Amino acid sequence: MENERDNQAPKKAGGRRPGSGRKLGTGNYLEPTTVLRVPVSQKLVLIDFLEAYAKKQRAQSSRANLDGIGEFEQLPEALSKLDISLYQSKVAAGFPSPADDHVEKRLDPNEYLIDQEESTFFITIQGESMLEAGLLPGDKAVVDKSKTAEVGDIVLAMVDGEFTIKTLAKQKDGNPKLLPANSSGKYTPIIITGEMQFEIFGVVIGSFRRFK
Amino acid sequence: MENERDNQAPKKAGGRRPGSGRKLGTGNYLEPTTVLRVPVSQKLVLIDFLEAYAKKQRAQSSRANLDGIGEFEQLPEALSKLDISLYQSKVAAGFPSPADDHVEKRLDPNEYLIDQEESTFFITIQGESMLEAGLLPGDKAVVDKSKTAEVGDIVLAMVDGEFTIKTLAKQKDGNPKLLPANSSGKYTPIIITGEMQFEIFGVVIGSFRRFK
DNA sequence: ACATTTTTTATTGTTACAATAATCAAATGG
DNA sequence: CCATTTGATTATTGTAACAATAAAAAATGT
Repeated sequence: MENERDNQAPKKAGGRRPGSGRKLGTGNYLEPTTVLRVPVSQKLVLIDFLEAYAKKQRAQSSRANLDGIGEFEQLPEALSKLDISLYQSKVAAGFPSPADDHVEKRLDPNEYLIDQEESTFFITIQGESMLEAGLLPGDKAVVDKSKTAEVGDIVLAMVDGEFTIKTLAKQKDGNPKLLPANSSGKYTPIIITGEMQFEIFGVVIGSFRRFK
Repeated sequence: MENERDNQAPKKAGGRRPGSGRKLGTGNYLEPTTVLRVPVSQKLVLIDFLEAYAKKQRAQSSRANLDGIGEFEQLPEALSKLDISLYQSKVAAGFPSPADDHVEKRLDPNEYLIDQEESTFFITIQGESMLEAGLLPGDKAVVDKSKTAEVGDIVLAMVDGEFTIKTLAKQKDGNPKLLPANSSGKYTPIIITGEMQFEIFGVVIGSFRRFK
């Protein structure tokens, strides 16, 4: 091994490599790390937060490196399946980033709100008649035409040519009535009689809104 | 070493003490800990969180004030696309039949509710403190961590280790306060003082729920 | 009986380490 | 001469280990 020059050149690459080696700031966070002692119950919470933080850092840096470069990224599939991980935490123990027990479910608002896409549509709430059911003006009500309405359901009904959203109830005589959810007295129940045109168009199975 | 009785008693206290020693769960968090590697820039943030967590654990009994928070739900990956008819006519007053030539928009709840996936997660509302803002128990609040909170926004904040959802307001002295949206008097504003640990984690930009 | 000392064990911040990953230089091969 | 492979080198990263401290109970002293 000592006389490396007596015969043919070595078959293997060798020698010093000054200046080589992994570069600083090439880790997950693009910055140095340190260790921290944490309660075990919060470890996964914190890991989740750190993952989100790392993702954000990397996204920012890649955006910064983007200038001048054309994109060549390719979207996987046009209509991708919704796959939102949902981390459930029990109580208020948690972090900005979720995941307490790391009991992991997947929640997709679309899936959560919609059972059958083909029979579902949305309606923007206008009045305050269902205020106490949590339907405020501007809310989008999710209406499913395929659902069978039962007493107590919030339904989209047409009464004498007018659409309304109310809670379905029954009169003593068996005819339906439509109840507002507003105790102010400004809205009165709609009593359906035989002469009235009445049709239930669908059941309000959910709602959503934007605050900001 | 077995015959501890053979000669004179030792001058110093000695001998085995079975059952002695510090008890388990007597640390800051009342639970075991582990080490975690974190980016240095987040160390103080995490320490702040851990202090609040420890404080909360130690004061385990007192406040059941965490009304407003249920579980965290996060949505990391790709969101599904959806296009469903939105009838934006008025519901309470004369609504065109869905079979009509209705004005119709295509609306995707996911797109409507979420601006930035990577900074958004969901929380299940628990108390009734935000009832009059239309947030009922069981509703999913859409929280965006990347939004800057302004006075009047509904925010997810941590106060002394407890998460809460309230409306952000300001005191005369400039310090923040958190207002419930419930006039019943059961919920009182949270006045933030200098000694309190306070952090805003995100802005509630929307909500959604299922009725059925 | 009460206070003090001793022993024991958990906590806790930090350091150390080993396995991995990233990166460049040299070697190799066409 | 250029592209690819190999090897060396250094950062990253999860975990183990350590030492100093804290807490709790037994043993001892007064």
